[in-house]
Amino acid sequence: MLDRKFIIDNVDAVLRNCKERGVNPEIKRFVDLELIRREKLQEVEELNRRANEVSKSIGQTKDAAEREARKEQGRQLRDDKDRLQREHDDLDQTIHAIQMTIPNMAHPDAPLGYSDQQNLEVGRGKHPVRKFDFKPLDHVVLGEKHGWIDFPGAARTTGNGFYFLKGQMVLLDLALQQFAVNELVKRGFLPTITPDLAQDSILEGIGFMPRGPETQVYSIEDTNLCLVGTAEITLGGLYSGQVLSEDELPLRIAGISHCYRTEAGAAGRASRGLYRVHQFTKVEMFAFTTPEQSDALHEELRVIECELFDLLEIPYRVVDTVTGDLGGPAYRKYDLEAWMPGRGDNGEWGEVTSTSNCTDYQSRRLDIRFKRDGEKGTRFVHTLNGTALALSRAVIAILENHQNADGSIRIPTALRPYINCESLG
RNA sequence: GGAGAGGUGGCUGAGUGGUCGAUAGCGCGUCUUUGCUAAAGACGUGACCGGGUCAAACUGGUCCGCAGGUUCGAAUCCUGUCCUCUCCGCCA
Repeated sequence: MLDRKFIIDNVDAVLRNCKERGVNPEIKRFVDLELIRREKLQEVEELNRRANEVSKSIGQTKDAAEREARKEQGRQLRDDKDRLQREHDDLDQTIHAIQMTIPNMAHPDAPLGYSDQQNLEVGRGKHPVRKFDFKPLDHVVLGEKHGWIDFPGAARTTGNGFYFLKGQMVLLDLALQQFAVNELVKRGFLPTITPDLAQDSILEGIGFMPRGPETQVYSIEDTNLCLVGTAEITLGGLYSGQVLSEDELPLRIAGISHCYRTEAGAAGRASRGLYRVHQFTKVEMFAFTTPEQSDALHEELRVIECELFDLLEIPYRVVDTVTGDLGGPAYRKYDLEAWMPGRGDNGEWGEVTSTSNCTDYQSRRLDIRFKRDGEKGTRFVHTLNGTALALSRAVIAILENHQNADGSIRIPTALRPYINCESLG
C-alpha cells in the first residue's frame, strides 16, 4: 500500500495513477477522513496524557479523600478518552480499507493502456521462431501419445484442471527444476523450499484476496490458512515484521513451491491442457533491496529469465506491461511470452514468466524494513519477484518447440546434464 | 494429541499493582589514558507514531509474544490465542 502521508501530499498524482491503471478507489474520501482522523488522534492523546497525569498523582497522594476525588477524575478522563478512541478506531478502519484498495504508483516509463493487447514488446530471445516441415502437435496430444500427461485420471481423482505426470515427463519436470535452481544458485540466489500454505494476513500483505467471491485462492476451512498461489507469498511472509541490515541487501532468494490457483472464470481453448491449471510447481526468484537498488535488480531478474529461456532454446518475446494490466502491487512488470507452436491455429505467444518490481508496496503491508548505518530509524525495503520457471508452462514450451516429426522431444543441451539423455519418447 | 515450563530492550537476564520504558551484565558509540594484532576508565546507548525545528534542542502518545478483560493506574492480576522448550503418545 501507499504511505498515507504520500497520498495526502500527492493527491493529484495518485488520482492520475489510478486512472491510468483503470481503477477508481475513493481517494477524496480517504483524504477527508484521514485529516479528521489526525485531529481526533491529537485529542485522544491529550486526554490520555491528562489521565496518565492523574493516575500518577494518585500513587503519591496520602490523603484518602483526595485519592478518591482523583480516582473519580481519572475515571471521567478515561471514559472520555475511550469514547474518542473508539471513534478514531472506526475511522481508522475505514481509512485502512480504502488504503488497501489504492494500487502502487506505476513506473513513469510503464506504457499506458488498459488491455494486455497493448503491452509493449521490448525484446526477443536468441532463438527465432522455428519453421516446422511438419504439422506440430500441441502438448496435450504429445502428452497423451506418450502416456506422459493424464488429464482424465486427474479429473476422476481431483477434478478438472489437474493432471498426473508420468514416466519421462516426471524426469523432465525434475530436470527443469534442478536446472532452474542451479542456474539461480550460480547467480547468488539462496535456494529455499517454502511451505505451500500461508496465513490469510500474509496473502493480504502480498496483495492477494484470500477469501471472498472474487478470490483466486484456495482456503482451508476452519483455519486461517490458504494454499499459496506462488512462493512470493511465503517468501514475503518469511521476512514479515523483520528489520534487515543494509549490508545484507540485495537479498536474492530462489523459492520452490507448489502453486495453487482456482482460476475462477478462466476456460476455453487458450487455457487448454497445462496452460491454466489449478496446481503446478514453480521456481520463483524473490529479492529484497534498498530503494536505490530495485530498478537495477528488476533488470537483473528480467535478464535471468531471458537467459534461462535462451538456454532452453525456446523462442520468446519480452513485453513491458501496460499500466492497466499491472495489478495492485507492481510498479513495473515484464512478461516473457514463449512461442507455443501448438497454441491457437498456427501457434501463439503464451506467458511463461513475469517479473515485477513492487517497490515498498508489499513491504509496507508486511512491515519489512531495513536499517541504514548512521541513519535514525528504518526504511521499507523494496520487494521484487520473477518467475524462473513455472513448470507447467515451461513444459508446454519444451514439448511443442522441441518436438520431432516422430513425436519425440529433443532435449536442449543445457538441460541434458540433469536428465542424461538427448531426447524423450 | 496429552502433561508441564516459558515467552521482557541487539544478546543474557532481574522485575508479582503506582516514581518501570523497565536493575545488572554483555554488546555497541563517544571520549580519556596507555600504546598497538590488546587493556583500563568515564559518559552515553531501545523502537514506533505524532507535534516542533532548516536541522537539532525540546515535547506528547504507544510498545515487556499477540488479542481482550479487571483497575484511577498492569511487564506485574484474569481470559483467550500463538510460538518455543521438556516429557508422554502417535507417526512419514
